[in-house]
Amino acid sequence: MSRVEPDLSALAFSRHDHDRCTATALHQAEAQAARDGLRLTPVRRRALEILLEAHRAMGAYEVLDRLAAEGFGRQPPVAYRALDFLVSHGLAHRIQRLNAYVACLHPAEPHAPVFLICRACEAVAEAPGARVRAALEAGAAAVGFTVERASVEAVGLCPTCSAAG
Amino acid sequence: MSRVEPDLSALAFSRHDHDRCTATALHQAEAQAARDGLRLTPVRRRALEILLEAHRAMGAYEVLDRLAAEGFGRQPPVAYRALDFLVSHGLAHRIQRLNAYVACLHPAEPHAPVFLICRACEAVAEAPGARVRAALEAGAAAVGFTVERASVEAVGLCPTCSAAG
DNA sequence: GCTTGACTGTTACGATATAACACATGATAT
DNA sequence: ATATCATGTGTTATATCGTAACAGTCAAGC
Repeated sequence: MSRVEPDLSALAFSRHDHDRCTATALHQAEAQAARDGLRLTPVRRRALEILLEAHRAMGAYEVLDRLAAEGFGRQPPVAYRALDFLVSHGLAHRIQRLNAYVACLHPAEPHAPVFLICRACEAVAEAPGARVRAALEAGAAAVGFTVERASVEAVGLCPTCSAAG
Repeated sequence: MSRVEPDLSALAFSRHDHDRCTATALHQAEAQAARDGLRLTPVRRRALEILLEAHRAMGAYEVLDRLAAEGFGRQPPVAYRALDFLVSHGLAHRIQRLNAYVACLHPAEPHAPVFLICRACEAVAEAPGARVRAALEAGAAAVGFTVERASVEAVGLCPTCSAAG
């Protein structure tokens, strides 16, 4: 059994080299684009960078403001299209609960995202979801339902905020 | 170990006596209201009935239209407040993915809802979620995260639509 | 009867998202 | 080389979803 789902789960909750994880994710995105013939155009790339730098979930309009400030279009579709592109290619994820988007920190790995959302500091971490998925699919299969996509989102307290009281 | 989570999961996907399951759920809601001192007022009760009769996820504005047609207020807060009441007391659930609400068919049972959403017929079923929750909490605990609330929503094909091709 | 608190209704607005169309650009076919 | 086409970017306009703030109602308890 290969290590398909490395434990990067606590990343958003722990101290780490921000610039480095951003650079790595961007590098992986570029590699994937080159490999799959995706067009990581300026807006799309910049949108991904914005999400990576923020390192948290951002609303579409928030991303749009940043893009507009840098000379890109200032109308909603500009942001929504870039974000949709990123999401549809696994470079970012949509957090349903927050109507927001987060960059994926390990797009190269196949993974079934499970999100842990801290209600205090708003950090969003991606936890290993293989087991949750397995349980979900088993339950669905039992009633004849075929799962195509799933979103698993938990709201609670991250270690830091939990310790802070 | 008592049977805390009976298999009502396939209910929305299978033929059954609609009127009867609606009446049962409504009866349970009333019992709960009486027991806990909740005020199941006319708007709230009617909103619940509307969701029960529809037996699918409905948007707040859709519920509002029905309420307004029956003489209740026609402004958004009317529907949102009734729905918030139902959700906060476990009589209905919010489906994040659809920005919509479904009546809970077994409010009396303690349960951790897992939703199966058919992309073809839009039916929404509540599946047993105990195992999924256990896996989710275990994964979260491993990184020091405390889960308070979670939403698990799967999009796919229900048995009927799956069979239909 | 008066106060109080919960509920319902309103107006007004904010936040999120998409449809539809114009234009640019680069690849492909002629 | 140029016509065609697909893809992407930008726009305007509008749809959809959700909430803040305040006025009126009404029943419970003093």
